[in-house]
Amino acid sequence: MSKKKDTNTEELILNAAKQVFQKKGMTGARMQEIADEAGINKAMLHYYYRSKQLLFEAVFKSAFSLLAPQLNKVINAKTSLFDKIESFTNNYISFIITHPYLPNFIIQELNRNPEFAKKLLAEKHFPNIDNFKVQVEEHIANGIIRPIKAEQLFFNIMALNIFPFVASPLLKGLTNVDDETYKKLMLERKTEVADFIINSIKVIK
Amino acid sequence: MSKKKDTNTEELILNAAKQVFQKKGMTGARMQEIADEAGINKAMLHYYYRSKQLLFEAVFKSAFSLLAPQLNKVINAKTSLFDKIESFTNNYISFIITHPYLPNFIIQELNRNPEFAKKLLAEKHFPNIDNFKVQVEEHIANGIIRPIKAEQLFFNIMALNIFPFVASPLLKGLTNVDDETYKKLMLERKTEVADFIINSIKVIK
DNA sequence: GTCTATAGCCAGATAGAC
DNA sequence: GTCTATCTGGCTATAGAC
Repeated sequence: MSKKKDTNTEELILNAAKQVFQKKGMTGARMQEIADEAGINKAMLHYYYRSKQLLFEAVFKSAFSLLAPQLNKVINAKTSLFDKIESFTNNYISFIITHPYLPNFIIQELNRNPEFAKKLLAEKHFPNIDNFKVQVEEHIANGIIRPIKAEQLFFNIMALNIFPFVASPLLKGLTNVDDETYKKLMLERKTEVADFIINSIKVIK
Repeated sequence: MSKKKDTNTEELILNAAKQVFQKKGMTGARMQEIADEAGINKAMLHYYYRSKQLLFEAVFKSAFSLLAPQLNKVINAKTSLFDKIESFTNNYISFIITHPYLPNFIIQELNRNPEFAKKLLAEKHFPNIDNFKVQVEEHIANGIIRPIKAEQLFFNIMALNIFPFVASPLLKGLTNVDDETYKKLMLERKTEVADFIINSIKVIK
């Protein structure tokens, strides 16, 4: 059989587009730069994806469907609350280290077009946090954790995990640490963040 | 004496530019839109600020010097650690509600140009976190808080305060809350966040 | 399917009248 | 200082050869 090309052109373009869009954003990206990154001609981008807008949407959806299952782990896993927090924190930080531009890209583009955000999050029939909410309330009722609104706890989990990757230039500057040290601190957060959260909410028997 | 114009043209332009740049970013903003927002002609922008780049820098520096003293409060206040966390959280969230686009703008543009970030944070002789570090270490030595790296605690404080404003479209979508409810949740965070942090680090006597 | 060449448009910047 | 008109370059998109 013929050796299947491991990168057909369409995929080649999409990967190049990811690189450029995620670094520069929709408005900052240039079709020429994507073509150069892919090592092909600019006309091909339009041949395969029709327009910059459609290529961007393909990239965004691809990025989002990579992130979604990660976030889903917090919301709808069947495990206990503490396990969930620990495994999410550990997994998510590993994940993000291999996709450093991703969370900032998603957040930025959702801010640029909040209507798009609403549409996307609705059509993806994204898991709502009802299950998580029930679980939190049970833990409170059983005296396992102190009273806290599920939404606030959810925001806190997201914030502690995601923010240091989104705001790395700011945090590096403020704490005056170099890239190498910063990376080490991020690795430490795999356990640090879960400890921080659990220490905050756990009731001492 | 003559009634001083409460808005001279230069200032008028700067304010319009803030609006547009903070919403659209450097690459998304259009000089025409800034002119329209200011109610004047496009040529005036160049007359006063020479180029889009220079106008942008004026806006960025203005925004940053508004944010800087806020952040400074965490780092170099003379108060006790717990007071510092409580007052920062309360003040910062009030501040950000009146400048909703500001943190995202700063973070986005620092990501777009990390070299600029380094330069800015250096030249502003920004307070380093040494004082904060000493304070945290003293609290640990005195058994007031559990062991934690000052950098990690600092990241956590920043994350919990800033992230929900930067990622509001995402968090609104995931938790399925409307704008009104979200705003209420943000107001609650004025005390919620400080409690969350202090609960996590405080040693129970 | 892939390329080169170019159309067509739009945005930043400037010239020059007032 | 403020305006209108215009230049210039760059970017998306397409036409058309191969």
